[in-house]
Amino acid sequence: MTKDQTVVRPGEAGGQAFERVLRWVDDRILSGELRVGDHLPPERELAKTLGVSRAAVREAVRTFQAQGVVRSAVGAGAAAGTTVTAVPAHALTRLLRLHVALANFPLPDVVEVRISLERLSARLASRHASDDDVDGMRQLLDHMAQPGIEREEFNDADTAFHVAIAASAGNLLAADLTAAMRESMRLPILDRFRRIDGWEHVIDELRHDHEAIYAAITDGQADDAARLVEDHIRRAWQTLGVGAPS
Amino acid sequence: MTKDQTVVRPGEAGGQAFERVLRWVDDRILSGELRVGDHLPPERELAKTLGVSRAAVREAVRTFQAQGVVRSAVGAGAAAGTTVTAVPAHALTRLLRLHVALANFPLPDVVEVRISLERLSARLASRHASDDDVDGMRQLLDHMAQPGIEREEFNDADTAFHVAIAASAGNLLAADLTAAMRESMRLPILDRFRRIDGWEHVIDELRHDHEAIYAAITDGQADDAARLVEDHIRRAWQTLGVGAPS
DNA sequence: AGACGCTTAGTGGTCAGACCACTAGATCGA
DNA sequence: TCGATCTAGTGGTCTGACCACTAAGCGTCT
Repeated sequence: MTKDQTVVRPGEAGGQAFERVLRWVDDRILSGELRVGDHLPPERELAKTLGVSRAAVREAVRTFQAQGVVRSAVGAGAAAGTTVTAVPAHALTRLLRLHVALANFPLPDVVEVRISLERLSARLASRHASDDDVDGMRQLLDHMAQPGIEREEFNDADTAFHVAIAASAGNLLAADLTAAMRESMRLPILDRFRRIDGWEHVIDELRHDHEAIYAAITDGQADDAARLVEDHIRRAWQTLGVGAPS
Repeated sequence: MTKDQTVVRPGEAGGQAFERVLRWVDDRILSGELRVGDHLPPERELAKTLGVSRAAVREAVRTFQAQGVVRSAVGAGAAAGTTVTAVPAHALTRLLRLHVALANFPLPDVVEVRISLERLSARLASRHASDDDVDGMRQLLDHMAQPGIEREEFNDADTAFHVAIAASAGNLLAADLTAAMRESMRLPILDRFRRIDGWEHVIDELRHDHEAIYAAITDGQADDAARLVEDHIRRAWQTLGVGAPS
């Protein structure tokens, strides 16, 4: 029994080594001491400071990386090291996609939440969409309008269209959540696309819906845009979810 | 230049070692091969299988842990090892809280999204809330009704009340997101609570709002509940955001 | 025969120390 | 002056070891 510092000392240590690192960084972010663009101390130094191994520090860094909160880069100079960032979109997408795949979030639930968010996005986009935003949507619509387009290609453009609306909403959280939500449904939707019989009919319906949404947004008709988006998602989901028509 | 296997071989390796582990687990979750309750191989075995070090495996596991997708436990037997789980609430909360603290998601944006989600939650709760759910809300309301309650205690009960509504909605995603959203605003709101002058007046207004929401939910008035929740959040936010009255 | 206690194997948690790949900037040379 | 080279500091990775914990097997004692 030579150990006397491995014993849990609530006042200072507290649980796992890598959690000490988590808390150290957490505290500094929540208190505003660490801001976007700031550097974390080098791993070796942080390990020494907190009295843990470098491996523990790295595990904690991976945690923050998974949350889109830091970015690591090798090399020397200002660009190198571990930097505080704020790119949650990817992290949110990953998280939702995994949990959707685990059937923890049933698709009908996701659809319902998605409707809420996309209603908001469409409403905001009607007011804030810039000319560039509108151009981007137009291009996606034209792309989806190509005759004989493959289902996967259409699905990607469809996803991009909904994401474009969210991105132009001027509300980053709504945009990121909407994008993550639609992205997390990409595979399940594509699966259903592949199984569908009346593909040509379905795709025409989708195109029509999209055009109407586009028109409402460019006209600044927020209420219409919200309603059309909801109808669109519900209709599409019913078509895809229940099964192929006829 | 003796290295010849460290060179990037896109077909098999591909980037960082721990990313290989990420992809391995990702693939198996997205394909449905790994389901909730299943075990990952032991770290040592997985490391050997993928040709990486155990440290790389651990970093990847931390990533999934941060997303609420796996749970690790030491020991022997069926309960030990790394298990696939699905507890995204904590992960979502952490993620949002950090990004809100980094001011990546401005509070007004969060409020707007929160309104959308809580409208949905309130609407669903009006239809699905069980007797137990209602009891829980009632207790929280009674707790908040205590005269002379501390601001922090009130804030916690307030958070819990909104979370309780979300939890009774029967839509896990909406519930988790709503909870994460409100939780991520806990500190900022508490800060504003502390700065407020007309505290007694404010708290009475909040109590009144809550009672009205509670009544609408228990009466099954979905539209009313949604409207009341929106009004409540907007009013509270205006009171807290703009500054103390008079 | 049963209940209790000990041993054991296998798991994640942690650590120390080493080397590699990469990069910006300093240094040195033509 | 400008280019090539060197250097220091960073994250990325690996190895091999030990610790703490837990369930289950095994034994002994009652």
